[in-house]
Amino acid sequence: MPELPEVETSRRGIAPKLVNQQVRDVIIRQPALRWPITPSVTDLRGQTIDSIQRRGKYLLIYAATGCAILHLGMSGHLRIVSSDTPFKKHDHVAIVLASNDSLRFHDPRRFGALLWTTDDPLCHPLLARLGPEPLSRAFNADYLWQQVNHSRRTIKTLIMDGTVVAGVGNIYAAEALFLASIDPRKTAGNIDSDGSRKLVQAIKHVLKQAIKAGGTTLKDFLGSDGKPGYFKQSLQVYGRGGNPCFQCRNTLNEIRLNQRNTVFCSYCQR
DNA sequence: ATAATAACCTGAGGGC
DNA sequence: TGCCCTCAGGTTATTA
Repeated sequence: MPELPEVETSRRGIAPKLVNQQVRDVIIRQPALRWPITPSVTDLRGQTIDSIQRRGKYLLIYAATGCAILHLGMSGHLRIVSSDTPFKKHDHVAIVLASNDSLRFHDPRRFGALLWTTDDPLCHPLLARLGPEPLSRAFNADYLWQQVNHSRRTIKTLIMDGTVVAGVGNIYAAEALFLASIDPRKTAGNIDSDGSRKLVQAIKHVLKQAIKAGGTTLKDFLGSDGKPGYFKQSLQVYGRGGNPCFQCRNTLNEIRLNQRNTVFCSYCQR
């Protein structure tokens, strides 16, 4: 479900309710996520939350003695509710605050994760190898040009590789390639420096616009306030296979690339 | 070393 | 209704 814009939307939604709040309780109802929830995440009890950061699609909840690392997987979302709100099916974790707000981690498919570390979370094995943040200056045309150089993979596969750039998933990879007029099947090594520049620009643009719209709600993504994101209306290709391209009116192609559904316009994207 | 694939789960939707 | 199949916004571990 959530790519970088949805995770950032969640971060912005929960941060005002969590930061500087004391944690009254941590309730783990279902520990069997992508990895077992680290039992010591209950160390948060009694501590004050210092800040909530994002790295790629990971949320980092910092407290004095450690940091909770949270990933929403494919189907996860976070909501802030009053702590007396009944649990729903697949509400796996609750972080209950002194304010009586409760952060609920809901994740039907359980591909998400909640880990606790007392080290620098950025050095955690899951985060240490992540590529640059797509919206940072480190992600620029020169960098991508270096990455595509000599790669035999398709360009879409490459930009979805978190070690190349963090947080670009299936929706925004497709959208960015359309904006950059690049065929997703193109071998990365055949992208020239101009293509790299356009693609970097397109990725930044589409992510920024999606964050502005509160993310993309396809079926079940909701912000922490329970409201959907509105970027779906702006999608140019994702989910539009068989429909006319908004630019040239030709029928959009739909193929499978690396076991992922991929939509593109074979006229506009070369 | 690089790249494809199998795996972790539930739920929705389509075909029969 | 229900059974079986396929597919879904992600990422690691395993295999080739």
